[in-house]
This record gives sequence, C-alpha cells and structure tokens, in this order.
Amino acid sequence: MPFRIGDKWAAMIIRCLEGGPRRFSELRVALRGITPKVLTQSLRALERDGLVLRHVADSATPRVEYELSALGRSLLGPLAVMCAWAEEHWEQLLDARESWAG
Amino acid sequence: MPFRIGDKWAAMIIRCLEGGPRRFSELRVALRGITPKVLTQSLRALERDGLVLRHVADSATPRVEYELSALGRSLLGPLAVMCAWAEEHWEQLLDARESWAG
DNA sequence: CAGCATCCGAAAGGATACTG
DNA sequence: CAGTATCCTTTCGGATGCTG
Repeated sequence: MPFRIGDKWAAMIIRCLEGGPRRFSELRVALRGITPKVLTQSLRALERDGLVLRHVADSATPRVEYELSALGRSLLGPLAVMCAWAEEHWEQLLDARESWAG
Repeated sequence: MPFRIGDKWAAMIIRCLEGGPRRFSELRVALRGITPKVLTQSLRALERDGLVLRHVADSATPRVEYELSALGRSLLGPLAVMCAWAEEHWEQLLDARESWAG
C-alpha cells in the first residue's frame, strides 16, 4: 500500500472490520503473515485512538472481538477513496518505479 | 498526522506543492523542522514514484524546483478527503488518547 | 484462544558538518 | 542554493517461546 493510517497494518485492520466484529484469530488469518504481537500492538493503538472497540466475552475459552467504533466507521469513506486511487493508479506507480534509473 | 503517504513527510510535501512549483529552500521553510537530507530523500522517493517532477534551472546560482506531476495532482483529491477527516475528528482523536489509561 | 516477554535486525528519521 | 557525507538514536516489525 502506498499509504498508511497509523502503523503498517492499521488500514488493513480497519478494512477487515468493515463487515462487522471480528475475532483476534480471524484477523490473524485475514492479515496473512502478521504475528500476534504486532496484531495486538496495532489493535491497542487503534483502541487508544478510539477507532476500534474491544469486547471480551466471558465464556470459558478466551474469546475477544474487535469492532469499529463510530469514529472508526467514519474513516471507511476516506479510506475507500484512498484505496480506489491506489487501485486506479497502481500500474502507473509500478511503471514509474521500474523505469527509474533509466 | 494520523495517516501517511509513503514516508513521514510525503503527504505534507505534496500539499505544499498544491499551489504550484516550489524551490527546495521554500519547501525547507514550509516543512519546518525537516533536515535537508530527509527532504532530499522524500523528494527523490516521490520522483521515483512519478508523483513529483524535478526541474533544474540553468542559472548561475543553483535553482531547483519541484512540481506535482499529473499523477501527483490526481492524489490531491483523496489527500484532501483524508485531511478533512483528520481535521473534523482531531479533537476526538486527542480526547481518546488523553482519556486512555484513565 | 488471546495474548505477553524477550530479543533481534532493519529501516526510518535526524543532527551536524561539509561541498560545488 | 541545493544538496552530500557521516554518524547516531529511535522506531518498526518480526521471531520465538511461554502463560492463564
């Protein structure tokens, strides 16, 4: 991604939460390659900024869900705009990089 | 800024170039606190990605101007959307951070 | 399952001094 | 003026192993 909200994963996490609450383990799968530590860090940062809400279910087995707050949802529009731009100009960006040093 | 295009300064550089070509020294003043090395790095990266054009005037004294390319200008819209969001929710973001740990 | 603790390497960002 | 060169600190992201 040519842009970032907060840290490396924040934008992708927010988009993963677009469809509703997701569990820690679901996010881990969706964001292939992220380590639990980094996922936790990113989620904590998003929580701190009021973009994401954390829900701990009091079940026998640990079950934690993350959900966008109203503030977080308000970011989806601008984020979609950026993603659309990136998708639209992706080729052009790659080409520019390739033809560099030429 | 809660978001980034490329490196730390890229978004701000692009916005500085919104009004037309700017000289290296002008950017340095506009982006208070940036060191020449970092400014050069960021500009080179933007050039490599085809977002910014570099013009060297062949005058007696060194004079280099930077200008947005068409691709760079196409980013102004999405960027403005993000900036508007940030400005609109700035207070809320600060509040969330403050009331953290409390 | 949902993390925390620890350690690590790479990269980013910056301070300072110097150059054509 | 428009950068380079050098050095340094901080931050980021990740790997691995352990815990309630």
